Order: sequence, then structure tokens, then C-alpha cells
Amino acid sequence: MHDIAAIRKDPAAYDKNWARRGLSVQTPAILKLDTDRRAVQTEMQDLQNQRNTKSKEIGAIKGKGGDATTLMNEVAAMKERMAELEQREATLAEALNQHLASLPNLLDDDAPDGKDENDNKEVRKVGTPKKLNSQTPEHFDIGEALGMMDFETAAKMSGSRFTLMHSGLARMERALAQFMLDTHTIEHGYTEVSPPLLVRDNALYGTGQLPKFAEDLFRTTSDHWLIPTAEVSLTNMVADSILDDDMLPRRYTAHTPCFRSEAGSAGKDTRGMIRQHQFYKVEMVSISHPEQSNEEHERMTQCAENILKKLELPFRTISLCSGDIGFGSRKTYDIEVWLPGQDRYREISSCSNCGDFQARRMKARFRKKGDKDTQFLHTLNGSGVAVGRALIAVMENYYDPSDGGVFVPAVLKPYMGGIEKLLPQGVSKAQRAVG
RNA sequence: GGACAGGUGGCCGAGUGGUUGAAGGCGCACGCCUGGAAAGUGUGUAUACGCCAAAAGUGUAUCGCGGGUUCGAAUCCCGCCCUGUCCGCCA
Repeated sequence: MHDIAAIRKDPAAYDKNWARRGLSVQTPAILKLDTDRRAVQTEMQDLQNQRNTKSKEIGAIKGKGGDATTLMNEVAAMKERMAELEQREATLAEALNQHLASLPNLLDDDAPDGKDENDNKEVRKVGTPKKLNSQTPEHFDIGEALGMMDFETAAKMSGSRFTLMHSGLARMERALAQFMLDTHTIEHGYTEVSPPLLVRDNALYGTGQLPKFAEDLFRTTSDHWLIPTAEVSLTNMVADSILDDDMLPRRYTAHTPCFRSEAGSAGKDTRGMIRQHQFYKVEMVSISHPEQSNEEHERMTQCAENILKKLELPFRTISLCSGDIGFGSRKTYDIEVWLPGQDRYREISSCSNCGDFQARRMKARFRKKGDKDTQFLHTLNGSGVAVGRALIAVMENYYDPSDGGVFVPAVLKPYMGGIEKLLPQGVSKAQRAVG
């Protein structure tokens, strides 16, 4: 949501910024609605004032046992006009809100300009991509050869874009999530949260998925929505609230399933578990003071990168360009992990500074100690990181072509009960526990 | 799912049609008192939007949400949501 007062003050700045996202000029229509609305509102409030005053007089007269018929008729005569004005005001306010709600966040000056993902800017590169002379199969081949990844059985019960894993891979997925949560809570100062996975309209409106992106979401028959990311649940923790500034920043993390309809991505990543209707993700959300959100954004990105560093996975961090950046974000870093099987980098995390965009939509404010006025908070979210894709990355980067096995990364060993390497099933237990 | 009871300001809690944005209490802030503190005492203490160049000021709305009745609604009527308790079912 946008600050209508700020748009009034400097409409050109908004149009100029939106143009970077490829939008046409928006503010004339907005300002027209705003001006009309306020004119109607002023007239309406004036009539309300008259009504209230006269009604009080009527009360006073009747209290003394007098006759107030004349005044009562006067007020009654105003009713039609008032109803009309109320109706118009509501219509205009609705139109204005709809217009504003459908417009994306303003971009940070720092976000590079560009048309699509090809114009994203690389910020840094960490680790050396393994070139295995195309000896590394893709994760689904590795997983099926291990006998631990089963797309057919998943499809039998759920259709496409679902995966079933068992044994070592199932455990490794769990180990990854545990490792990430422990790192964020113990080392990075995030508070672990176990949030609802089903939410109502207003929560998704707050984070910006609604009203524009309903088709990307799953909806239940009880009119709940399945969260597409824990960003929704975690950010909405501060909806409709006023925090004290000494409580900032607040940092939350959660490990949750995420559900996405993937409407519009037909044909993309159809094999394997890169793009699923359901996947696990460890999410980080920061609730920040406006002046600290840029710094917090860098910090959060570091936290996500730290997970990959500990897993010793090569990655690069890119700053998304104006044409690729998400609706609610003013600046986004994507972290892409190296996948030897695909011989390319793939997104494994996305860290966004949403500024006050979501905070306005969900009325999340703070107050400086002693101050009377409230201000909108800044909200940030980032994957820390996508668990399914992290598993894929481990499988391909830790693949051993000599036996088709997958080594367990050092940091995961404590979570794997002594297993050092996943080996194709059918191999003896003694071998599987090799150490 | 069934039955009952409820949803009022940061919190507790009064209020069943008329100067009620809302008594009283607690909490909080500031002042007085004190050597200092406690106690006591005084004042203040919601949010959003409009008008105004702005401050001051002033207006409007908000007592779960939406609609209705009325000159006037926290109070009456209808619908919805939520919470609590008991019963049923159940991971």
C-alpha cells in the first residue's frame, strides 16, 4: 500500500519509480480519485456535524419536556443527501484503495534497472563451481539410483509436482532443516516460531499476495489459504500492532511447508523436485526500524549465505533488477547455489527489503519511547534457505561418481546419526555406515 | 458438530437509546511532596482521516465486523467472525 499523502506531495517521484518496473503513468488517476474523495468527505462530515449538533439540541429540549418537532424534521430532511454522500465516499475510497493496492512497491535506488532476469547484477561469488565433465547426474537421477526418491509413487496419490523420499534422503532433508534452524537461532539471533500454515485473506493481503496473485495460491473449502511461504505467517505476527522502538529489530525464523499452485509455470522444471506444489523452507523475517532496514537486509542476506558456506556449497549472490524484482519488495538479493548436474546456478534463497509497504497494508507500526506519533515499521523476509533445493544442491555437489553415493556434509553429520554417506540401497549395511 | 456465556481504551471494568470518546480502577508519563525512595497528591495518557501553509485548533469516524431501526445507537434488530466453558468427535 502506498502513502496517499506522499503521492499528493510528489506524484512525479512515484511515476518515475513505477516506470522502472515498466508501468505507465499512474498518479493522475489516483490524484483525481483522492481529490474527489476528499471533497465528498468534507461535505459529508459537515452534514454529520450539523446532524450531531441538532440531535444533541433535540435531546436537550426533550430532556426539559419541550417540543423538538421542527428540529427533528430538519435533520430528517438531511438524510437523503447524507446517504448519497456516504455512498459516493465509499465508492471513491474503494476505487482508490483498489488502485493503490494493485501497485507494486517503490524500488530502492540501489536496485539495478533492467528488463528481466538477464539484467540482474551479480554482487559476489563464493566457492568454486565443480565441473565434473558432465559426470554429475541431475538430482532426480541420483535420488532414484539411490532408491530413496520416488516420483511415481508420489504422482500416484498426488499427481505431478510432488516427491516422495525415504530413508537417507528423507532424513537428510530433516537434518538440513534442523541445521538451518539451529544456526539461525543460536548464531544469528532469530527466534524460532511454529506458525499457522493456513491463513485468512487479510494476512495475505498484508504481505501483498492478495488481491493480485490469488491464482498462485491453494485455497481450502473453509476459505483459508495455504501459505506459499512462512513470510506470510511471520510478518503478520506484527499486524495491527504498535511496538515500542526498543523492541526492534525483531527476528523470527520458522521451518514450514510451503504450498504453491505454480499456475503459469507449466513446462518449467517438470522433472525432479526443483519446482513442487509443496516444499519445506526455513524462513527468516525481520521487523525493523526504518533507518536500520538496509543494514538489516545486508545482515539477513549474510545469514542466508552463511548456511551455504557452512554446507560448503558454491553460490553467487545477485541483486534483482527492476524488471525481475517482486511486487512487495524495494530491493531483493537472490542467492543462487551451484548445481553441477544442471551446470548452472539456481535460486535457493531470496532476501527482500519490503520497506513500509507490507507494514502499511497490515498496519504494523512502532512508537519511539515518549513520542506521540506512530510510524510504520519496515519488514524484511528471506529464505534461509529453501530446504528442498538445499537437498538437491547437496546431492549434486556431494555426489560420488565412483559408487553413486552422496557424502554427508560435515555440518549435517551431527543430525544424521553417524551416517557419513548415502549409498544406493541394496548395498550392505556395513558399507552404508562407512566412516 | 451441539449447548450455554461473552467480545468496551495498554490492562481490568462500568455503562441497555440522548452533551459518553466513553465512569471507576490499574498501569504509564510528567509535576508536587521527600535527603533519596515508597506512600500520598495533581495533571495528562487511543487510533485513523479531513479542514488549515503549518502549529494551535477544529471536525468526522471507530465500544469484534457488516448491515438495519431512529432526529440521535456502545446501548435496540438482523447477519457474520472470534473467544471461553461443557458435551460429542479426534491427531
